[in-house]
Amino acid sequence: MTRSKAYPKGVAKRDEILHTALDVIARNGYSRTSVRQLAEAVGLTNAGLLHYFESKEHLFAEILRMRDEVDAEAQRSPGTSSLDALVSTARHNAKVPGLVQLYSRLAAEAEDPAHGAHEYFRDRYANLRTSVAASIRQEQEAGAIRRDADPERLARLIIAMADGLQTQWLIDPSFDMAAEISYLISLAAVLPDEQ
Amino acid sequence: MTRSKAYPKGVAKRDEILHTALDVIARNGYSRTSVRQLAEAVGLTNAGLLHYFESKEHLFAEILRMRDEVDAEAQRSPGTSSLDALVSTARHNAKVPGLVQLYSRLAAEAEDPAHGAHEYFRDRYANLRTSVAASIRQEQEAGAIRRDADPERLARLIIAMADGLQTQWLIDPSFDMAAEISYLISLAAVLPDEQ
DNA sequence: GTCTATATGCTGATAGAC
DNA sequence: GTCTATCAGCATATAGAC
Repeated sequence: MTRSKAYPKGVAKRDEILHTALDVIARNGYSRTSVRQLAEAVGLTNAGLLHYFESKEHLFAEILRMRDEVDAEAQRSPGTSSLDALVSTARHNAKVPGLVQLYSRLAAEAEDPAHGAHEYFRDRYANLRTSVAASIRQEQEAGAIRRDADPERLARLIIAMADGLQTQWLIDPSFDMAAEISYLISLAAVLPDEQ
Repeated sequence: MTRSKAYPKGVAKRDEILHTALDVIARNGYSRTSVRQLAEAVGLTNAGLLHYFESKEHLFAEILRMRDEVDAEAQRSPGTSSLDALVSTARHNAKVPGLVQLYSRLAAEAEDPAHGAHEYFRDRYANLRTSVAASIRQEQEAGAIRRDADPERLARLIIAMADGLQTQWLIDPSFDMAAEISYLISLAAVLPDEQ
């Protein structure tokens, strides 16, 4: 509550902007969210808002970075592998379509190397792949996942699938993302009995 | 060459616009391609070009529809299943990054129900899923794919994965899309010997 | 450091003349 | 079928007030 050196006005405002921006996107959709709207929602002019961020693109990447941290926090509890995390994240995401849309749209825009979020996504994919691959290796040692699967390759495939499912779900939300991811993992499991 | 009733000027011009548009996107990237540029490339003003299409969004969807038809044609040859088609399409796509970018970016934008290409993608996903599921069923009967896998669900997962791989590849083209899809299909195959 | 005001040059789209 | 003219909206940049 009281302002300290560790939490100066600038950081608080930045944080407020990020949270408000996510709210506005969730309400109005990514396509219909301009910097001016975000600025207005937080009581600033557009130039005032962009004082806190390098660009609109960087602002959006910061929202996702914030989300990543919250998610990582939630999964630091013992006994959750990255694979379980993918399923529970998918389950949670189904309740926040605005956030899913932000992620999906920004990832696509960031395909352009000149986009402000390009590096964020490049690094995010690399780190996520390492983390998921490590979990796969663990599960293999525990005998839960077939040992003939290449952890790194399988990790990339699972991450790609999670992303692709989000796109399909946003275009036609007639299925359960978490259930489908969970189904894939069950297919990667050691078969009880090969018929 | 000679203009006939079956190939009037309007259709020819439309076709020219679609092909030129794809060229320009491939050269300049999706982000940096405006209607005005496309119009100029084909010798029209932007208003003149938009006379042929409902909107920019519809124009782009038409390019992809054209691509779908070409691809479908190429795979009508005997002995190619939808699964083989996915792999060979991925192999071909790696040579036309501009087209991959168009597909990936437009799919993301079309998540908005108000987007001009929303219905195109909704229908495309549904049709593709049906087609891939049928191929999976065939392979299962032939004993090439595990019989315990649900064709419809697996089809959705494979399509999602192909899309997600395209995003990852456009952000960091340091892997072989076709090889990864092929690898997934091999994992779905009946195991020679469960260890 | 924080912010307003203002300006530039894009964008897709439309109305109506020819 | 194609044009000109025009529009509202956009992200972004800069100068400078406080």
